[in-house]
This record gives sequence, C-alpha cells and structure tokens, in this order.
Amino acid sequence: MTIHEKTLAMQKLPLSFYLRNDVLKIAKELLGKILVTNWNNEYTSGRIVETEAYAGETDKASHASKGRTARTDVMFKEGGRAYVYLIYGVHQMFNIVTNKEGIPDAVLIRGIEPIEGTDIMLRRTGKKKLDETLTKGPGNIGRAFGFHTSQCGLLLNSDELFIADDGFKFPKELITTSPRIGVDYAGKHAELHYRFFVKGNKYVSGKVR
DNA sequence: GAGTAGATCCTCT
DNA sequence: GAGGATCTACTCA
Repeated sequence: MTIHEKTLAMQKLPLSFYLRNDVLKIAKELLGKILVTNWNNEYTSGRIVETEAYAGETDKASHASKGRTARTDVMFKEGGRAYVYLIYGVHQMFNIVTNKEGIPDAVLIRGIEPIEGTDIMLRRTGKKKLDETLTKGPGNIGRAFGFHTSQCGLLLNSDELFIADDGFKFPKELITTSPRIGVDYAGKHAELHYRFFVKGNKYVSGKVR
C-alpha cells in the first residue's frame, strides 16, 4: 500500500468532532491529525504540529471579539467549517470553526509537517527545495495547501477538504502550550496559553518561549 | 546573526 | 483612512 492509498483510506474526522464546546481540547487533539486538501485533484496532505485556539466573543485576540460581521459570520456558524481570511494583504490564513451555532470558537493551524504532494506545494509557494519553511507558519500553510478566502465556509467533510485520523499520536510529553503569537494587542488575553505545539518539531513556527 | 521595512488588500471606523 | 492571528529580503554588524 502506498502512502497515498493509506491516506485515502483514512478516517475523516466526523463533524461531531468540531461541534464540541471545548475549543482548547479540540486544538490540542488536532495535533498529530492529517490535513488534506484536494483542489482540482491536486492532493496535498500534512500532519498538524501547531495550533492556536480562539475562544468566543470575549477573546480579545479573536476577530469575533468585534462581533458578528460579514467577515466573522462563519465563525458564529456551526463548527466543522473552514474560516479563511486574508491578512496583511498577503497571506491566506486557514482556521477551523468549532462549537455550535452562535459561539464563535476557532482553531488556527500554524504548523504542518508535509506528507504528500510536496511537489505541488513547492510549485504553489515558488520554493526551489524542500525544507521546513514550506509549511512552517500559517501564511506558508495557506500558500502550500492552496487556501483562498473564497473557500471560507466550506465543510470539513468534503472530498476537497478534510482532516483525517490515522491513529498516530504524539507522545504526551512532547505536547506543549504557550501564549499565542502576534496578538500582543490583546492585553490580558495575549498571555493565555492557547497555543499548542509539538516540542522540538522543526515545522513549529515562532520563537521558543 | 539581529533588526527592520515593505508587500498589498480587505474590513471596519 | 488605519491597521492587521505574517513572511521575506535586505541592511548593518
């Protein structure tokens, strides 16, 4: 069995996975899961090694703290959807909406270890060689996996976009938390340990704290 | 090796 | 009209 056949045979996470009300738990459980995009039959996959949780309207670091607007509307919808937005006019950021309708929880995917379709990722990013910068950091993931704001609102159980579980788990002692990156403006909320990552993994972004 | 500017556009005030 | 859940390249050392 090739790797490709294996990942095709993997279990998609059911939508019920995203509908639970504990976004921190979901963010942590996503570590080790496999993100798959399959736009126009260009199959790319990678293992998630870094996430950040954004918890509800009260979270000052979250876009949803400004209320339900045209942009944040999808965060308020039922979980299991993609929230893709443009930042700094340059980067497409991919988030997973969680929780039930009316509660704007989301998980930002910040670090991924590529598994399949690295040739496609290299073409999309314009990089020459395969190294950790390919899918390190949310902006790079957006490019490598071909995300675009037009994909905002897509359900995560389609054949174009889903997250799979192949049974792999990182050892518990390697799972670490830290404050979130790039949200210093959020005051007290910037100090919360809502970031989850795999210690020592080279696809984890940001500085070691 | 460290620090900083520029890219570039959508959303909300 | 300002600024952002970022990255890269370029400067200076």
